[in-house]
Amino acid sequence: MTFNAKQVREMVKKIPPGKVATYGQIAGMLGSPRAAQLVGWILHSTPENAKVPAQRVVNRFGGLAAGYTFGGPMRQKCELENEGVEFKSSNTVDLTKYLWQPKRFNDDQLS
DNA sequence: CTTTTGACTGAGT
DNA sequence: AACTCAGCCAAAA
Repeated sequence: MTFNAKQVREMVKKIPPGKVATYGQIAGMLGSPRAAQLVGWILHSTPENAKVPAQRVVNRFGGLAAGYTFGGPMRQKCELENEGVEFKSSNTVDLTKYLWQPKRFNDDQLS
């Protein structure tokens, strides 16, 4: 099964407030652990209309992606802080505390 | 239609 | 420890 952009969007929307997920994690739960690039690419191509909290999706270092959305990474940092995510320096979050860790990836997670 | 690229990650050198 | 290589798949050129 290949994952569609829609599937990625659905997944990202399921990330609880105050938590963050990594691209590899999302890619893995969608069936392709090496397709992290896709997740990033799809989120990039995802319109803001989709209401996808892309700010909760970070790279494996816990940092926001390079260009991010309109307004710059600073805006996303602010959004996450508003959700309760504590940032460290340089737009990075503490993954040991804020990484989204669903107990299991099943239909309840995959819609 | 083919080719390139891209908000990444893991393994190899 | 740092750098390089390969791979995953979708959208844009």
